[in-house]
Amino acid sequence: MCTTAEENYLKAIFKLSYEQKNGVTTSSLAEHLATKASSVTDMVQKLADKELVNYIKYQGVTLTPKGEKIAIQLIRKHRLWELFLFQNLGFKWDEIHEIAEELEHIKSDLLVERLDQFLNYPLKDPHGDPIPDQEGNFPKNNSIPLSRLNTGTKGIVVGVNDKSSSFLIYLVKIGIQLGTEIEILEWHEFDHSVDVRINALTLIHLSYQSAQNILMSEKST
Amino acid sequence: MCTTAEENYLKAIFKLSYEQKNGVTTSSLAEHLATKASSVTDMVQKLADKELVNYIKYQGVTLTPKGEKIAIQLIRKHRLWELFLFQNLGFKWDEIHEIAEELEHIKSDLLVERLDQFLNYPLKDPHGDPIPDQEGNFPKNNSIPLSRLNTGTKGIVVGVNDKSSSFLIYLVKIGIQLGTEIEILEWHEFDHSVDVRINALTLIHLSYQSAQNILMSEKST
DNA sequence: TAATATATTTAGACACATCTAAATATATAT
DNA sequence: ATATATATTTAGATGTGTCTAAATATATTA
Repeated sequence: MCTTAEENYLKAIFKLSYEQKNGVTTSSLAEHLATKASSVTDMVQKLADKELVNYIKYQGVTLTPKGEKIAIQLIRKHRLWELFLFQNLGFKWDEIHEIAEELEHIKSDLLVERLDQFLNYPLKDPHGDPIPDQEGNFPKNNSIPLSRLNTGTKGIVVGVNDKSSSFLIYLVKIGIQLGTEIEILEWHEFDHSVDVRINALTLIHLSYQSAQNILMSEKST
Repeated sequence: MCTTAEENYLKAIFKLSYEQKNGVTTSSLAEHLATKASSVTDMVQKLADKELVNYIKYQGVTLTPKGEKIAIQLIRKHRLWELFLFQNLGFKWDEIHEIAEELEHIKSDLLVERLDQFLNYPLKDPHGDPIPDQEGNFPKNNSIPLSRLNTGTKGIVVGVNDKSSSFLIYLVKIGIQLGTEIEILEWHEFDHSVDVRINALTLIHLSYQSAQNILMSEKST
């Protein structure tokens, strides 16, 4: 059984594994978890003792199958709770992450399965992220960032990469949510920004950074 | 803000206050929390520093208004989550307490209010216990223990005093749940046990201890 | 009331998770 | 390749919540 702190480390290692393919560094973990490198070293050694991570001094960590399983279950719980908060309790897009960070640590396998059933075995959370099943398999995610759509194409917003409140609040403010239709009007060479039409109506201008963080359905017209 | 351990102490003090009117003793708290008297002394001193309890050495503790408010909010959260688990996720009577013990520590006032709304502002939890409102007021509880019903009267089961799994499992086994109708047939002088009829059908025999722990609606016929 | 039993508190220790500061290893630049 | 900069680890300390053992206070009994 893991403590909340241990679980948070496993989740962080899982997430950073995608950005830094060959082993997650101590300093990147420290930054991600808003803690000090020395604390990370301590914890990582403890996780290695428990055989949840592979750790070689000065060379970073990777998850063992055992550690990865726990990390994926945490992501599953997090995303199921997020959906519950959004769909059933009427929370806003930018309010759900923080509460789900706490709820994901509740220890009951039965609870997760019942919640999954209650939500009707959803495939995606309110940010468009795939929800792994009981065995830890992720449903295929066929979305692409808006920044890779060509001029003239249309698509539906199915998720975001950046889940920070500030970005989500910005999106809501300019009228973009899950399900919003966006048409690419014109790319600007000099800063890769783009003009788009929202829901066949409003014209707005998006920075390249925004465009990279908005995920669109692949089957665009 | 309180830690989980501190919250559990406040809740325990609140509960024991009803049994021991003039101050909760160190040893009773230690027993209730399955810990040692010395640990209780430590924690109680810390809670006194935070002005959540009144504490006089060797004389026990009482809650301050501030401490009581937190305790009641915890009970509110616990009972709302129990109802959610029972009603919406299909958990059994005896499975909900343990999970709610974890859920009650999730820190979000908005979450509690949204859950309350989602459950349609319920007055009682699945054990028949009253759910305090946002201000901490308990709805009136007009139930009495089965042990105080007279021969010939009928009543509806509206709750239990003992919420242990073993008792709840026993009740389900003999056919008693929330809403069950029970008719008092005959009291036995020598051990205060009682013969009853369940749902106008099954005859069973209840010990005095069981009778004390089953709560009935007052308006019996 | 004095002697004994019980309850409570204090003192000192430990595991957890964190920190700062110092030591050591790896990476980079001249 | 050597010097310097950066990353990482170790050592030692802190706060939380717990424990055991010893000291002290309260309650009970003769």
